[in-house]
Amino acid sequence: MGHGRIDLDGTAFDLQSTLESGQTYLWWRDDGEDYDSTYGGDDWYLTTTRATDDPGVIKVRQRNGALEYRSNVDAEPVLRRRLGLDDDLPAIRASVPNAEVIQDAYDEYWGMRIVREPAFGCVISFICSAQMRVSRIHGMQQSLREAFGTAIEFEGDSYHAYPTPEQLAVATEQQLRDLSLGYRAPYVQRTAEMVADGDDPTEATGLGYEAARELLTRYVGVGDKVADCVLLFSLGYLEAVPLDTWIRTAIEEYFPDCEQGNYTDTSRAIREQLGGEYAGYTQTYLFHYLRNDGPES
DNA sequence: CCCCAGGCACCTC
DNA sequence: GAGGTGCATGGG
Repeated sequence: MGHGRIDLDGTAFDLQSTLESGQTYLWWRDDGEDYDSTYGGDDWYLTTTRATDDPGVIKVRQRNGALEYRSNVDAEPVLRRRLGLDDDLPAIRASVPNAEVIQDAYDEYWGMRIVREPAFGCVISFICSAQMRVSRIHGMQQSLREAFGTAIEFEGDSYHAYPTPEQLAVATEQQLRDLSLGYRAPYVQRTAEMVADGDDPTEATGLGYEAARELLTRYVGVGDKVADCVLLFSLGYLEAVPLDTWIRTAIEEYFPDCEQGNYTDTSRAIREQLGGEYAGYTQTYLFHYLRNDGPES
């Protein structure tokens, strides 16, 4: 409770890369700046939690080799899980292939972790991600908070929790379209309704990887790619490799033999190519590196 | 004006 | 199962 400090003990950790690399849209920066602008270490990242009946607020920043946090809930275990603090990054890197582009990506953003975000918010935000830029996906989640989330006061400031399944299930398609969700509006509404009616996305946990992915695609607006994002960024399936436009371009350019003409077989091939067990880690380093440092930028 | 963005549902065959 | 099409919105 209250405020605290997690000593990183010299282990590699990069809060900005972890939270601004398009893995999660459930945090924001209290300087009001758009993501991708410089992070000096003085600004807090914020998120909300529903670990109890009342929503909580967590503020965290990285300074002087530690994570400082302030919260009205028991934040440390939540941060450890959500920020992947217990992942053995050197062991993970030891499992990846020696391709130059991969090593460059790890060098450039060393310390970035894979997040494990709350499943409902992860599902909804990646439904919103279809054919959409990172900054707008993030903006949509902020709009959903303000329109439908429970207001919270913390340390004299007012915030909105991410909406619950019940709160989004009663939204109308038109209300969601008015928030610029476009054709994703009915997907969000119908999936929220499914979850509110008891269809819990965390039920996939424990299944084999491909069975878990298949199970998640029962939600409206969730295909193979979004399901992989939920497995990787919420449910802890570090082998999941979401095949998005960026990674498909990378497959063409660097691993053309992995293109198999359909999602399942291409997924198996690239997963093997990227080291198997932790392939999703490498995918996320590649995604972040190519998007920020690729030939286009 | 164009093209594109962390795709998906739905329709054919 | 594979292949094509429509879909909202905003930024370059």
